[in-house]
Amino acid sequence: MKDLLAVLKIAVPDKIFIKDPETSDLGKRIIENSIILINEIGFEGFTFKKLGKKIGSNESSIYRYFESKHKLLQYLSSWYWAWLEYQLVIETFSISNSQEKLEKAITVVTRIVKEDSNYSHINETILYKIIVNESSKSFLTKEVDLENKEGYFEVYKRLITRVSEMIEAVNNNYPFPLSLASTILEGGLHQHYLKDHFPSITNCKSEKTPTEFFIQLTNNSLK
Amino acid sequence: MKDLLAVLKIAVPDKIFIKDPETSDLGKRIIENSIILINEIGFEGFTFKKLGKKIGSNESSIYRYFESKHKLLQYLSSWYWAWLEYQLVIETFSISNSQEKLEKAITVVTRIVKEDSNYSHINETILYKIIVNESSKSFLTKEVDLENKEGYFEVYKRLITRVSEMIEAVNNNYPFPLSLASTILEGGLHQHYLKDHFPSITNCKSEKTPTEFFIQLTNNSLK
DNA sequence: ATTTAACGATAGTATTACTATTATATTTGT
DNA sequence: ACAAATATAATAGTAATACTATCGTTAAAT
Repeated sequence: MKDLLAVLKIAVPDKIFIKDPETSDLGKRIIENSIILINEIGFEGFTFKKLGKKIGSNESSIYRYFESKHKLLQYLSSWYWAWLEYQLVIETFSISNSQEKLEKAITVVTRIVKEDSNYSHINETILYKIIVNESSKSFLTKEVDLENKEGYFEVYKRLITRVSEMIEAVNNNYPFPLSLASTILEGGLHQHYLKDHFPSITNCKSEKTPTEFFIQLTNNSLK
Repeated sequence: MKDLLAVLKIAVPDKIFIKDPETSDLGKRIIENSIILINEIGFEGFTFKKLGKKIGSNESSIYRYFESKHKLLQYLSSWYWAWLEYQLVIETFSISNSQEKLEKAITVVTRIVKEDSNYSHINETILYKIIVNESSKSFLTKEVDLENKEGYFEVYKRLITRVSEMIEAVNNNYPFPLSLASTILEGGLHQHYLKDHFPSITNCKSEKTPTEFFIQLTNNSLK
């Protein structure tokens, strides 16, 4: 089932980039290595100049693909959410029991990504770390509303809508399916962040996962 | 009861600043106007040069108070959390019923700040907006662990611990009091952000508040 | 009256976040 | 096979950012 990705392409809204990085070797190297570099030095420290040096290419060449490093982060985020949506769909597809289906969905969106699927130049395990640490910055800007209108966040919104629909399938009288879905998604990332950096304000650790926490929270709210 | 703040001072960890802005007129103008300016142009667009111009002072003078704009944001965040902790304490102090107390606590930490208490140069209503839009950036950096060791986030952690204790008072068998408390706090901010910028992925609007959502979520989880 | 602290003004630096131009290499269409 | 189009590299340049350092003036404290 996973091999579907050999035939499908993760679709990122095309207004995010100037030139589709999937269409050239340089483009792929930009994506592959930006993930590695952002993870190493953080988004604030990351520059196109440093990336150029890392991939033995020129700063100006990277600008042909992305207008700014902010757009590149949005590309990476969208790519990740699309990839996660794909995981969500294939892993829940065959489950007919709606309760079970929802639990699987929560598992998929709140778990750690620890294995790289190896189907492309993108290392999902490292990308996942970037999502935990940096993805909020892709929408917490003065340009959100404009960028939202341009469709930059479509993938993210569709993913949340999907989870929300699974919540409704379990209990269609529940008044906050969208809020619960968005809380599970962002909250999942946040709990993982706390586990790594602020262990004194979370109960999550390696054995007691955010997944457990959010499944319990959801089940109690829907019954 | 609110007048306590005339006598008490909001305490921000002193490693965050070089010189305490509360100790001078210039310092107070820095704080007062940085809040206004960050709200206007966003944290990314904000610079000490622009702030200097706004307050009719010199860039280099601002550097005598804060090492960087990042530290200034951490100061504002800590100040806000301390102020919120104060609100939390006074508004829940006299409630003896633990269930009722917790609901009040959730109300305090997830509601909009729409009135400025006017006791100081700090406009809490505008500061609250900055917290919604920018506060995540104060800890989502490569320096978190170092800064955490230095005590920069003590106020934030104490606030969450307090809410967590109120959760435990209602049900001390609940396995995730800290995670629930941190989810309520960050989730509250996030739902307000969604309401303003991504209404299609939240059920919250002006009449149907994040407070309602989180109270329901909590009650269902603890019973 | 003198030391000390605070502030403003000016200057300077390395880096960032780009844009523009040109030359060269590679791919593609005919 | 050749011309045309496209992609990339190299270089240069710019305005702004994020600071640091120095110095003179003013105001406050001893």
